[in-house]
Amino acid sequence: MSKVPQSSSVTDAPLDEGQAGEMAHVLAALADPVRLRMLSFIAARHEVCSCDLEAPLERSQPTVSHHTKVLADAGLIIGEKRGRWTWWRLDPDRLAAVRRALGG
Amino acid sequence: MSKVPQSSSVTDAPLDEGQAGEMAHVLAALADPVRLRMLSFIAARHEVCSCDLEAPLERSQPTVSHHTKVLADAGLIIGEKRGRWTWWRLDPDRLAAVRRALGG
DNA sequence: ACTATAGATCGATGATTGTCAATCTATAAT
DNA sequence: ATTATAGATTGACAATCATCGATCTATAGT
Repeated sequence: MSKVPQSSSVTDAPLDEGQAGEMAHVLAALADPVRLRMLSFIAARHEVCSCDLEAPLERSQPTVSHHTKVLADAGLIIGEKRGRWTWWRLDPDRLAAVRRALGG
Repeated sequence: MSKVPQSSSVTDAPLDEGQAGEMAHVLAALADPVRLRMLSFIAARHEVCSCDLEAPLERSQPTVSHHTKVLADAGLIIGEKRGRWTWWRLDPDRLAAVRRALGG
């Protein structure tokens, strides 16, 4: 039998530092109210450009850009540049993976 | 029909600031490698006292106490004092609620 | 009473983080 | 070419946080 990379869950077994570090990284991206709302806005429609996020989030353009970067680095959203705009969409698989990592 | 308090998920609909704040609070408790390992240790056995966490986590007693408090304040673990020891156990419902809040 | 132990709390410190103004880059429109 | 716009980057600042030594509280054992 070949070894399959086993993504571990918190309730499964004691986590080692590597697993805990990776999980903490994604969870940290989620652990901010502005980013959670941002994520929910992006999930609501199928694509959202950065410029449409400033008003509902009541944050400046650099702050919005900062938060999209954090979510994208965590793999939770995917950005595509088209013309002057960057369009963001959710990566549902990534969110599902986080859910799984939280046991269940 | 009576209104049932609807705990919202990120992928459901745009979150308001209140919902996002609550979710961020619990997620922040999870977004730390030491606390994630702590949680996995507690989940592994059914009850763990604080003193048994210092060695595997390689952290001082005050640091361990700090982290147990953060997890307890977030409702993820429940502590019970018996004699000189505080025994910690997982609250599985709370963790399930977080999973649900992450869409699903 | 005295000693030892579990753990909470306080205070300090270094690191990380959310925020914005200013600037820079790139694309589109005239 | 010039102008306007989307958004990334930089730098600065205040706030939050993880960590630990020292101290305090409470319980158990002798």
